[in-house]
Amino acid sequence: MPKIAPHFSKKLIAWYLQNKRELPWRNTLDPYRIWLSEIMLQQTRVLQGLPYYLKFVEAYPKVEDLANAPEDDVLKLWQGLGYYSRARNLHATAKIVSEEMSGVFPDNYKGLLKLKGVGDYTASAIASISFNQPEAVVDGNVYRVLSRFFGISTPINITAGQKEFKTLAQQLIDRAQPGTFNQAIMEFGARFCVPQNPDCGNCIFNENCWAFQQKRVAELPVKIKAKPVKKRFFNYMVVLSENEQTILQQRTGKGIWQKLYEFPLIETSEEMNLSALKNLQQFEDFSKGLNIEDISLFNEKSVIHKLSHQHLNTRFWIVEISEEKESSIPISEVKNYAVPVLIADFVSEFFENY
DNA sequence: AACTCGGGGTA
DNA sequence: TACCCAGAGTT
Repeated sequence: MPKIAPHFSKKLIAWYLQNKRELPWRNTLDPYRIWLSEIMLQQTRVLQGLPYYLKFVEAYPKVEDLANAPEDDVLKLWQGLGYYSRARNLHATAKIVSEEMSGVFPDNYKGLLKLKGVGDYTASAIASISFNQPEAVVDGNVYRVLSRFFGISTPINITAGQKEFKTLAQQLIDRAQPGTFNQAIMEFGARFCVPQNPDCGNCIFNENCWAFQQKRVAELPVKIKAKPVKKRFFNYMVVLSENEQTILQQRTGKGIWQKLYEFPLIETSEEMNLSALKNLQQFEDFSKGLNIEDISLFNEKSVIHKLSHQHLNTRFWIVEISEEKESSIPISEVKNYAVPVLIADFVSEFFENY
């Protein structure tokens, strides 16, 4: 164990008690609410997740309420938060806890780790915060704080780095107050030891911080570069009948946005104009059975919807038809479906100009 | 071990 | 533009 450990932990917790934000999940030890907050905050900023947490707690105060909700409702409430597998796993886990565990969450790391959507970080967070177990969390904040303070240049996104930082955090944790220690180191990373231009001159740790002393703060933590994003080309076919009915489809299978809804999609390898689009077999399949009167491009400039690993170059085509299909819905009801932000943005713009 | 999964904030 | 965010699951 590093000699500094007791001192580091004590100082860190003192800072936390003076500087922590008041957040709703800090007023409870209820494992359901801790679990809910931790799932929502995975790869998500506190300020982005906060309104979703409040919505979920209000709609589903107990794990049974979440378990009894339709999956579509859960996805709709999750809309806009991203990484939708979290919502699907959240719902599945609520059902298991509610129906197979009598509504009681596992009270230790090993048991929590078996739940869908709960990995090393989340299991440690719940075990420490709700059950006072000495399980150290390692999130992006922890990587940053520890890599700088101890001068560790092992990349954080390879297995060796993850193991090294987990071991170190586990050695540093205050075993008398593990939940407070975990939240303290994360809060310190989020609020003080920030990625860019941290205020090291006023940092409580600067005398003992390796990176500050060596003037290497900007170089840590080390992360292997991600590969460049892919470009994709989406053509959404916005069917519109005379009485404003449209067609939505639910995304199935693998890939982005599983189980969310969208307009019929024709994906191409490049940006398409109308005549090229009409020549595709996919267009043939789409238009079968539709009485198409006219097709027009809604957005002259393609929308570039940016995900972390792909850019979606998107065109919305207004497809006017004379006879609506059985499966159609009023376009005004699209807002009741869980849709990607890309679709939600189109719909609101569509109604502004309508 | 590498890849995939969102959307938004920040410099 | 590039990087990051209270990471996990799949290939």
